[in-house]
Amino acid sequence: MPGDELHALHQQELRRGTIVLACLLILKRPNYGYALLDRLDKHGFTVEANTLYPLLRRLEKQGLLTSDWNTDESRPRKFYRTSRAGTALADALSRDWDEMYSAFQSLKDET
Amino acid sequence: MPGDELHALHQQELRRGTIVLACLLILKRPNYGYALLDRLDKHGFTVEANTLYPLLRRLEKQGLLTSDWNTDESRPRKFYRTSRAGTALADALSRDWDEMYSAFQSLKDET
DNA sequence: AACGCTAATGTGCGTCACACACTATTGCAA
DNA sequence: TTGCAATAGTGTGTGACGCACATTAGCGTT
Repeated sequence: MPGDELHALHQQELRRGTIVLACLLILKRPNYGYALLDRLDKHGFTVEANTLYPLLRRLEKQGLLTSDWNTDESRPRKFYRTSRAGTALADALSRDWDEMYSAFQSLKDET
Repeated sequence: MPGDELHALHQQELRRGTIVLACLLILKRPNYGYALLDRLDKHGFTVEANTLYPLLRRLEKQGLLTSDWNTDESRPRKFYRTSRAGTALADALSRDWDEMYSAFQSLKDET
């Protein structure tokens, strides 16, 4: 397997789970899927649409997001918002992330 | 699903891939699996043995690690060491990690 | 000498997130 | 009125990880 493919593979594994946390953080302000794609991309979390939509439905099923169809405007859009449980989880995961960050620091310092 | 289970689930996803990077960094100095478990644990990367061993063999098959059986001492141990390709990948993944870190910073600053 | 404990490595199965390829509908602009 | 972009969804495969289990060998205790 060429080196670039290998990197892509492991990079994907490394980013795993971060999209969930990013969504929970961003969706403290309600937004709909397609616009969320842009927001994520702007912050460096590039995701495919076909990855994001199932993810949003998963999070809703887990009670971390709530959703409402906005039918006021011409084009109907499904707005998601981080629930209270979602906010709690986002806080917990942020702490976990920070711990991993220190863990890597302690590894690099050890060279 | 209770909140604790949910947290455990997402936490696992978030940590995914970090073990690989941690191993590549630690194994710049050769070491064997069982001792590596300790080193990882001390740095905050707690892993099950039955997770680590297949991982090491995967990384070896991908050419990121090399291995030698040490039969000098009474108990035979398989020593792993990060290869040149492994070092290169570790550097690349470290950069990826730092980018994700900044990405999260820019998210939190935006509240 | 028999027993059990720990060191040390390994395997098989299930689960879950994510990528990839695809479908479906609707509003707006050329 | 044709066509593109916005918006949402599905189905299938793959790969990492956890869990439970298996295996061998040296060490200490009784």
